[in-house]
Amino acid sequence: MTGTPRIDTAQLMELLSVSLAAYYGDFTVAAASESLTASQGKTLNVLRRGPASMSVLATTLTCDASNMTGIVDRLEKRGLVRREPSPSDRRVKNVILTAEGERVIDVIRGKMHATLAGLNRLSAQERDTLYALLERAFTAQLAAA
Amino acid sequence: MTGTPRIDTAQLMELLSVSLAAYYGDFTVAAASESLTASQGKTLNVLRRGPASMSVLATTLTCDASNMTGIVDRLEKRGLVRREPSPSDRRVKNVILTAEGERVIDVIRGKMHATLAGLNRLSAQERDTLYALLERAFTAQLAAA
DNA sequence: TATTGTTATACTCTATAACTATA
DNA sequence: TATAGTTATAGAGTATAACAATA
Repeated sequence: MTGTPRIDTAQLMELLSVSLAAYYGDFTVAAASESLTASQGKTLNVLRRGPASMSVLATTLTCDASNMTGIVDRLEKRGLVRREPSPSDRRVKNVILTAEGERVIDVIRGKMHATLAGLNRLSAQERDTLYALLERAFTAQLAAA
Repeated sequence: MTGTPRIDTAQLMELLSVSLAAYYGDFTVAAASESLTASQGKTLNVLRRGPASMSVLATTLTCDASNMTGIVDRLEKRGLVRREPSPSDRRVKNVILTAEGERVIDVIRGKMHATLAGLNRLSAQERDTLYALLERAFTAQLAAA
């Protein structure tokens, strides 16, 4: 097996940026169809994995903590999340997805037609391979832990 | 080779969102180090591939055409891009990267340390495989053309 | 003293609608 | 008539700095 041309890191990063743009565009359109901004949608998507404090949310979304106040305010006003003071540290507020928030983010994910179609273009074995490679490349924390 | 567990589309999409968030965060921090917003950086990155009209830029960045005016205005004011009327259609304005703009986007890409380190964690053959899989999954246009 | 979250502020991003110039 | 780009406007995202409550 020597049929594949050698791809350097720059080329791969370039394709990564194109893939990200496609994924992000798909997500943005899907979120807009539920009257959510991309940042609001991303916040719900992070909270699918479980509750998170304001500062953890800010770190995950790569934005300043002060931004999260407004984003979570709007999501809370629509009943998609709720704030809950942490029992162990009264400074901390944990943000939790409501049942309605869970429903909405599942709808959005289901509307990512282009991405879903793209992934289904791969065989089951290819999806396994892609999963393993992404995990190796993008989750350095696991290696360090 | 049956050692890899079967990954379903939802799991893969989940890891994809984590991976792309990592890439996007890396890019956002690198762009900020050059005093550029993520949108301004993305615009420069698209223009690396060659000139593009305002409407093509808007489509690529998944935003309304009216947004591009302000983004390109600010980039032009900093001398990173310039507008040039299309010879074939006088309504169209092509946006072109200046030498300084090319320098800045190259600096930003070089500062994406986490992403570069992650990709270099893979072997050359693994990078080829990742490239091929991403291309299949995210560039449906090629298959349609 | 340091940290979590909020508020105030200024700038940028974003979509919608209305407009001009060109096709 | 339709399309490319701009302008005006209002709401949302963003970082910085200053603040209150808690650790």
